[in-house]
Amino acid sequence: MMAELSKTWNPKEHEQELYHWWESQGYFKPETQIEKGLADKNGESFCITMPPPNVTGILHLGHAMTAALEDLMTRYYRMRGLESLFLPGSDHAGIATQNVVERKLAEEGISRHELGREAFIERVWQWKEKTHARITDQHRQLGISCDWDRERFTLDEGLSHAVRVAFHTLYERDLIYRGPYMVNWCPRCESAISDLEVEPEEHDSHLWFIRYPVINDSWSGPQHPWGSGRWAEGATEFIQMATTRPETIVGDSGVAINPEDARWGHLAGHRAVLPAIGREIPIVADEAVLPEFGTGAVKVTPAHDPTDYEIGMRHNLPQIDVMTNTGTMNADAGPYEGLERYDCRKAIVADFEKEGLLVQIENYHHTVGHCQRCHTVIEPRISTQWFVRAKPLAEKAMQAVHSGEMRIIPDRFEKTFFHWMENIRDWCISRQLWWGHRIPVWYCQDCDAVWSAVEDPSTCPKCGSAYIYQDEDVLDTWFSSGLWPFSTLGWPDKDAPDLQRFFPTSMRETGYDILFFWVARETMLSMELMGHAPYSTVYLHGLIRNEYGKKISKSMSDAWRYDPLYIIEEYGTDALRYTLATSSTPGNDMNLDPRRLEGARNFANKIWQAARFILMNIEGVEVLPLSAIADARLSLEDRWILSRLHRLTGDVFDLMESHQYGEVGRRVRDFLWDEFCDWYIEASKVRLYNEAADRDVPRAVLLNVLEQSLRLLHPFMPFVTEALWQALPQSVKSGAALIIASWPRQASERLDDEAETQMNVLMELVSGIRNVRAEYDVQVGKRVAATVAAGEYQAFLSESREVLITLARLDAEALEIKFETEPVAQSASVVVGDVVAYLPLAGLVDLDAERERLQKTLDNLEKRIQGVEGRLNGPFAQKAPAHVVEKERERLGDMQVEAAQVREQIARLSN
RNA sequence: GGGUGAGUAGCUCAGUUGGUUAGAGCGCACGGUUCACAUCCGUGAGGUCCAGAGUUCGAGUCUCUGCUCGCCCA
Repeated sequence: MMAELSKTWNPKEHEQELYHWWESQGYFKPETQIEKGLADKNGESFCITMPPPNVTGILHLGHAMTAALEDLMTRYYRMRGLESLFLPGSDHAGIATQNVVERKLAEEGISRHELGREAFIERVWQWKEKTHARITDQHRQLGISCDWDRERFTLDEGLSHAVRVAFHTLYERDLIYRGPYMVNWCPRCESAISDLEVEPEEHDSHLWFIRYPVINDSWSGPQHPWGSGRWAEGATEFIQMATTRPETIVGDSGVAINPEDARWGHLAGHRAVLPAIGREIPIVADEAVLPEFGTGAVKVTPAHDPTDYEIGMRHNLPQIDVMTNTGTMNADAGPYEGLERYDCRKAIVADFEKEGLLVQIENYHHTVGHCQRCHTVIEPRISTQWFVRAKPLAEKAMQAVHSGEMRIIPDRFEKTFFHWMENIRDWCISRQLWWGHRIPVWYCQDCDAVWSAVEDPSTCPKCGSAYIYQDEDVLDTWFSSGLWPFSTLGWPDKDAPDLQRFFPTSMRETGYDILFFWVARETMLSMELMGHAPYSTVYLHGLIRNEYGKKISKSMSDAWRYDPLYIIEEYGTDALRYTLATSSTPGNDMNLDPRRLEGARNFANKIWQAARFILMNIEGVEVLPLSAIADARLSLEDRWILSRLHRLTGDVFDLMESHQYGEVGRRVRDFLWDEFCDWYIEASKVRLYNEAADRDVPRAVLLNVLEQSLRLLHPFMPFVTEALWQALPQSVKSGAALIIASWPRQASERLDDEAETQMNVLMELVSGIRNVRAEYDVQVGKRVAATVAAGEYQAFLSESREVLITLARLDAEALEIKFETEPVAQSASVVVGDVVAYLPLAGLVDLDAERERLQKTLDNLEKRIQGVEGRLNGPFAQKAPAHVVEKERERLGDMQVEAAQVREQIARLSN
């Protein structure tokens, strides 16, 4: 695909091109895997249905996180040879989308009512087309390998049908019912919303202490009109209470006191007169009243407060709704009719004051529910709505987790899940909106029939009348997204091939913030309708904040810095994805730090450079596959890097299987940068630049290690890895693309403890020499002489002589590697275990400084030796497991050998 | 009020059956421009792992208490 690699990795040059190529080759489709024999049609499969983003707006970093992790998993399982499907889609987001379009209309001065239902919906579809295209484009930029041919939208024909079947089934099972209950009403959306869509928020407000006159022998009721200032004239007894919502006074149908309360107990059974309205209301005793709140007596407004609703039910109090759908006072509010609810509050308070019924006002801090979508204060209100009976569904959902059929990661969220399920309340699913799935329920005008149907009926099934009409309301969006894992696969067609093949799906990956909204509902509906959990694993990621831990919101002045597209533009998709995948642990929030993005971008370029180096060094050369090279030809560093690679491969497998993706990303990076680039590539230059050397070997090893590393890194950085893989000679890889290459397996015969031990000695020696050079300010380019007393390592160090020379910048003419040697005068020394390297730095070595340097090393060593000795002489030796004790003994031995060497060096300098 | 997460280097974060020298990146200090890479290379400094108590031969890791910050539920 590519002739020559550019000087640096330039994401923009490759990303979209590669993406289109992958897609055009069908690599995102499970069918392609089967066709190419890369997966077994009857073997294990992997399926993840994308959490459908709202078509309201644009993708943010949370979506990018979701996309990065889901694509990471998909690419991994695809490479592992599981038939893999990543199914994309989007969500109509009823209230949110309708709100956006209504706001647009408002700019033109039109309301949706003026436009009419049909025309309005048409407008929303137009909006949807636009935002959907933008979201899709963003997902493509993120590089996700989902099967676009299987893309779904919650309002699709198929999914709408699924919604109808689901509703009808639950209705027939008596799991859906309709009735007048207390709901959360948003006066701006003019719709009921569910409990979950209410966001509590703290407010500074007031507690108004008011009093109602009580009817007794000396006062039978008001004689003067409300507002005259004489309304309560003559009253001798009052019941005093506190309220946070004076505007609901007009809806009161009782006053309640705690039966134990000494202050008011005598009034139980009496009647008070409701100010403003003049209604006589009973004073009732109810356990629900808290004696310590306010005055111990409370007004009861059954139609506008959940607690009052309960009290009202117990005492048969009338439910008087005093507001309209938009939150203005209705005719039942008497003199306040037509006032907006907060204007009404002011007016009532003023009137109470005038009538001498306002006792006092206290400051009061409390929480008030707000509409999640438009932030309007919620009005609790009795309203006839459709509900899902949640308890029986929750039982099954909990069973799914208890039985192990479904697992939540991190597992602490299982507790949260259970807690919510155990305390679940019925789910209000009807919305007074136009954008959404119309409730599939019909009413007959000629009889009392109410029925649900999957197909639109034309007559009443009970009386045959043609005068029937469908429910005006639509369903909560989450009702349709709750069917997502199976509706997208073809349900309710039980024979749909995708449903057969991929359900139950493998994974639900999403933010923990929608565990209840979505995961819980998916689980409930799936257990009920499918008889299975929708997926076997739920993986929850945390929320993304900025580097200071602040929640990123559109209103932040630098919000643009956290726009995924800006980040992609600035750092590249791979850098963004790598950063998201490696900067946090599951379920924990992430402070996204631009410095990490920078580091990831640099990492992508580092791999690019390494590959460039390798390709430059094999130009025009037929590179042998590693399998064609006899083990005997491998040098120490070859055996070492291969051992490290295969150790990594094994660890990565274990980590991937236990969903520790972040750790995998970091480990692969450490291997590539710190081991492969910093040591192996540098060491390989010895042979590569020597025409007499066996150059086939480093070439083969370099390519082999690079190729396998690219495969390991692909799920994290799909673009740079594919771009480089394409540039590798075909002889070292199999297949046409990295995205469908096979996942690396650990070859245990490559694990080589001896090579790792020896290489560690070599590396420590090199580091030690470099350290001495730096300490003595030896010019970087200057080659220095060295004499090494290598002891048992003489043989291998001699074999690695050239590597040592190159990495430590030694003078080839003046390097001696002996078994043992007399100390070299006027030299600095580097001690690694039993090995000593003498560096006769003519004129540079300051004996005092050298002594000091070595003494520091010795002090440190001795401290550690003392520690280990103390341990070995204590109860540790008896109580700790044998292999741990053995390891400590070995360590002690090693340190003692090294300490002895250092002491000898110090003694030498003191002579 | 109940639940839960976090507190590790100046900053952002890793550290998964408890194993003894606690790591990375960035930043900082010093040195480096021929031969993959300054989006880089080499060397170095920097930590009472929030505090206290406990369990243990051994605690950043387990238990309890407290402190600070955050989130969820009511």
